[in-house]
Amino acid sequence: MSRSASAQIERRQELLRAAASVFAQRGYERAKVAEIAATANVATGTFYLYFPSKEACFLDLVAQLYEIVLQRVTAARQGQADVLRKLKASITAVLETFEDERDLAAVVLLQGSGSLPQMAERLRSVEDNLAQLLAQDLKEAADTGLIARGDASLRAHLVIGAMREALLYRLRQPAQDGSQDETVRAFLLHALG
Amino acid sequence: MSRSASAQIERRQELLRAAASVFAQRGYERAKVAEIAATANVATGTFYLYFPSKEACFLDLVAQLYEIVLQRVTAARQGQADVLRKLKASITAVLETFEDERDLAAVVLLQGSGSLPQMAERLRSVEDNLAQLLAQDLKEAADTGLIARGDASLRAHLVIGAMREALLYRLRQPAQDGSQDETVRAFLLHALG
Amino acid sequence: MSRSASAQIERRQELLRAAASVFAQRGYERAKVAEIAATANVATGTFYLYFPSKEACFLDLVAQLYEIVLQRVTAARQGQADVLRKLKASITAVLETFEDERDLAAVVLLQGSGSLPQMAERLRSVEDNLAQLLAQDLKEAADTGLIARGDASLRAHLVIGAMREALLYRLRQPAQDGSQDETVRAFLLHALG
Amino acid sequence: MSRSASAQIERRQELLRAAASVFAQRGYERAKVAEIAATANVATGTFYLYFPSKEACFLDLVAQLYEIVLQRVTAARQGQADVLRKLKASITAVLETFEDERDLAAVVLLQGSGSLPQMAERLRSVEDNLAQLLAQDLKEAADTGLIARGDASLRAHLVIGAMREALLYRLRQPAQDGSQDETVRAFLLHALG
DNA sequence: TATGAATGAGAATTCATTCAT
DNA sequence: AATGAATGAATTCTCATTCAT
Repeated sequence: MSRSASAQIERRQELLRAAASVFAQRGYERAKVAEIAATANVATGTFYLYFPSKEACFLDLVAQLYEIVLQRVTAARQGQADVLRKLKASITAVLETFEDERDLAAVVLLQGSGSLPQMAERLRSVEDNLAQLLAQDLKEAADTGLIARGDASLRAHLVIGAMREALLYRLRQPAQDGSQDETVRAFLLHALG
Repeated sequence: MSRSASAQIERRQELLRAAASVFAQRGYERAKVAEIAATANVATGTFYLYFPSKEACFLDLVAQLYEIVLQRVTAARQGQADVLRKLKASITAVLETFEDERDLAAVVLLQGSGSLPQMAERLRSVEDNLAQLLAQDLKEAADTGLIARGDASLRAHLVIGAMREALLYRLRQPAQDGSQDETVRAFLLHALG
Repeated sequence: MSRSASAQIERRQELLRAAASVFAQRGYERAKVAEIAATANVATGTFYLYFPSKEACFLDLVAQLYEIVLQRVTAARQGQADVLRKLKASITAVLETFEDERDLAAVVLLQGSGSLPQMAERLRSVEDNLAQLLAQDLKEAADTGLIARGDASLRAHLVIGAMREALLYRLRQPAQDGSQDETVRAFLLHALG
Repeated sequence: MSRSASAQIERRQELLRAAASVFAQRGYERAKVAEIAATANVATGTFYLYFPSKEACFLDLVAQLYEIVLQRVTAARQGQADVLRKLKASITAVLETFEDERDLAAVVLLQGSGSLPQMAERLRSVEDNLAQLLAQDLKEAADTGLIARGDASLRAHLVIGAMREALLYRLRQPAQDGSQDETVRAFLLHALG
């Protein structure tokens, strides 16, 4: 008799959680499938009922973060009156999302590009998506004279890079209040002139 | 008669070059010692005449970049009249150094923290060194009222993060003129208020 | 469902048997794990499910012989009325045990001290244990005037050495009846005066 | 210009001494040619000017001990009036020779049979030679009624085994006076009845 | 002759993946 | 669906031996 579909999904999530934790700690190559399975309290073979390979699981993890981030950024922008507020909201949403998803964030920020070529590609696409969103804002803001003119795409990436570093800076220090966010936001908004 | 000491050193450099190239392309774990050796046109065993292990070779590479960067930054700051110029000079020096050492940069920026725990540590120490240098400048500049006040260490890291991203942004695009540097410098100096 | 525990144990024994055979034929260093595994009809990796290393397996083998010998010697001495009979029983037990465990004996007698430093140590401790047992008998027998006086420990070792040689002498000749045992026993008992 | 022949021979001896020392300490497999060469204060390649291979060097070592032992035993027997004295003289000669050639003895006694198949063969032949010498004495002595009758060859080997053990017993203890020799001789002569 | 850097075959060990139960 | 023992390809590192100098 088959388990209910929801039980299936739950176990998959459990494995993803376990994978995020193990990948975050050990890095992609040094993470063993057996350990992920053990962390999820299932047998090694069970892992392969839910993922075709270790690599696919890893890639799924990023896809997950991808969705969460874009979704939360999009939601945060809804109902923001002007571009500047949208920009601020976007930045805050990214910072908060990574704060909420520490393991996932560690995987993406630390292992990120170094692991698999495909991973690097996918990460880049997440970043590019985000960058495009920001770039549009920047362009619009620049057009309105709100911020200085300049290569929008590059500047969007610089914003992301600074955020990335802010997140890593935090990751290194055990859980923390968000008191630094203000500094980061100020830094970034100034940066854009 | 033994080969001259300089020939020895030359071969070591050759191997380091090869290693940088292979590590940059494949990442630490997927880089095979055999491939590094082949790239340097020597037999596998020869690699071990110059490095005790693959890991040591990798770590050496970072140490090398570390030295180059700090040395060039230090040199660039010499003879700069005021803090702001020192800040600018530092930023430019970092950007240029990484531009000149593409493979090394790729290893450090891409594989970086994800590879070995020791590597992560070492990288962090390079970054922290650089950050401290910057943080001092920021503090001084803030004291003089040249830039806005704020958490100097965090802001130094944000600067580094943005630079890092700028470098990655570049790394993705085949060799390029330095025309973006101005954008980056402007971004960063504005960011600091 | 996992294989029964007994099947596990059985396979371990199988591997130990294979290891004894291969070590006996080739010696520790020239014995390849792949060959041991093949001899046991399993894949190379399987070996490592049962032993952490080739060395550990080798050491296990000696521990095994150690237990068997001491156990059989102890059992043989039970119920022997006087010291002389105990002495005789001990000697016979050792000779028989090695006869029954030819491969194990070959490993211990031939590779013995030459293989691993740890192995040499362990072997020595087995020998010393045995020697102490004999030495006590010798002392007692000497005190009772049954045998000549003299350095008990050294003489115990001489007994062992002679037995060892007897075993090797036999090992060189394909399986044999125990007709030589009488000669050996006589030799040893005379030797002690 | 070629060195004098005697210089050649001297260097060969130097290498053999070094080899004996290294083999004695490390065992055949773990002894590195480079270390032997270094111990003899020559370059690695030089080793191969004097020996075709590591194995050949090892085998030479045994041949050397072989010659020394047989020569000294033969010499010691010269001028001994009767069989019993010859027997005693032989035993003493063996014990003394090994005492004088500690490294060589360690190689032969410890690594002995376990190292190379050829080594085992050669060792056996040394032992057999010695055993034959002893066996003849034993036979003669038995015929004369001086000692008990019995399988001469086996008993000769038992004598050798006991001597072997005596030597090992000694080897384990840092240099020692020959005070134990008396015990050993007494043991052996008694053993033969 | 002597040197010692270079070679490359060889072996132990790991671990993603499979599959019989 | 779940299990976990078994598999064997893959990779690092070692070291006897060679050979250009």
